[in-house]
Amino acid sequence: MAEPVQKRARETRARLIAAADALVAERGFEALRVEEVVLRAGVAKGTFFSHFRDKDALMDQLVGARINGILDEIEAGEAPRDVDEMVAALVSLMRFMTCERYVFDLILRYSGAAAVEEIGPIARTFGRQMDIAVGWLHEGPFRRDVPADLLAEGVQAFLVQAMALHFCMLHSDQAMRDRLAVYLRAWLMPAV
Amino acid sequence: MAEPVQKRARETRARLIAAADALVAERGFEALRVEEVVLRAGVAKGTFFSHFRDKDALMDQLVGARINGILDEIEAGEAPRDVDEMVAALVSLMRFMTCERYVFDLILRYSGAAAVEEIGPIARTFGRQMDIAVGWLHEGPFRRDVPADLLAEGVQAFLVQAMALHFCMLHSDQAMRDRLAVYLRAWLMPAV
DNA sequence: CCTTGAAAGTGACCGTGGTCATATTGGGTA
DNA sequence: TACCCAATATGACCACGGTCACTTTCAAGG
Repeated sequence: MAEPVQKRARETRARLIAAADALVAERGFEALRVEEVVLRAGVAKGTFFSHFRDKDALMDQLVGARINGILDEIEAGEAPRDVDEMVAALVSLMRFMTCERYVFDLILRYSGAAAVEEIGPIARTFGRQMDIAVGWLHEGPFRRDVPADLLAEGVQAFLVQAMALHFCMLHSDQAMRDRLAVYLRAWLMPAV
Repeated sequence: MAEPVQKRARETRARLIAAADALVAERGFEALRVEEVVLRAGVAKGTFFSHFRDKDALMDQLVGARINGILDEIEAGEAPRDVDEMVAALVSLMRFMTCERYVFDLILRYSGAAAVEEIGPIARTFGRQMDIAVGWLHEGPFRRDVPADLLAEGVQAFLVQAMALHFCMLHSDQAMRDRLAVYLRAWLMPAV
């Protein structure tokens, strides 16, 4: 489960991930079957489970890697200077996280150290999100009556809320964007 | 699936729910097995699935009923006049929703019309929550620069956030309470 | 009553995730 | 080179949710 020691095992693990990646590209996350992964990777089913605790653990890797890619891009851009820019910066993240209902549920389930004892890739991306947001909040023209990391937690909460609602009603990207903008304006720039 | 028409079917459905309730009382939600439910109810497996779309649909009923019971009590109490009272009013709700990781995940999955086309019991309880919160926010000494229903959505978002974090770290009821209090103070009474 | 069609119920069967006793392989040691 | 044991791999097997072609029961109309 922990990074294997022998070369053979590292290669097997890499083959499993490559096979899974290809299958996801073809048919999406939800349709992924362990049986197909091992078939394509050319290993037995038991081997899969000596590399990953369960199917979700593989998903954690795959999805975590994608989110990290998106966060890389977000970090490469410059810090948003108002709510609209912040929303714009977060759109790509929201889009991926809501690409499939299955993916969104998985992310929620793994966003905390929650279900797993050792913190996984997805949970780590939530830590990264926090750090990035804290940086933004220090620089920009946002409320200061409350610590930046509390504000960042709120941004995360509203991000989740906006995505969750996205699945309920008629969902367009624009609607999700607008909803997040309303939330963040009220959260980050109260005008009491 | 919709309320059955013949008496026999209504009784069967009631027996299934009663059996499930008993099993949940004995061993919790996560440990519930469809096979055991039908065994105890004295019906065949197929019968279960002609009464409930799937196992989760039954869970939706059971959990929704519990939440409604809690909301009844909350509504019976009087409206909180500050953040601390509001948190206190919400504690019982949070406690049930976090009684099992499985339950929390289920609730998140069903909190929107999300996975199901017709809106279910759990989703309806979220509507009720909103209504109750809006009532509170109109009466109490909370910020007015933003509509009450937006504030209520925020309360819900922070409620979820507090519960989610509850599963990550060392979780005591007190910690969850305190976290929610911090969120709601910043959300409902900004001092810019 | 009897007939008849729809509602309700049945259980053998299937798909898929996950386990485990056993076999194979790799690299360190004598 | 021969030996050994830990790491790795195997696949038959199990658990459990869910399906479906078929049977049984109900009640309305003749």
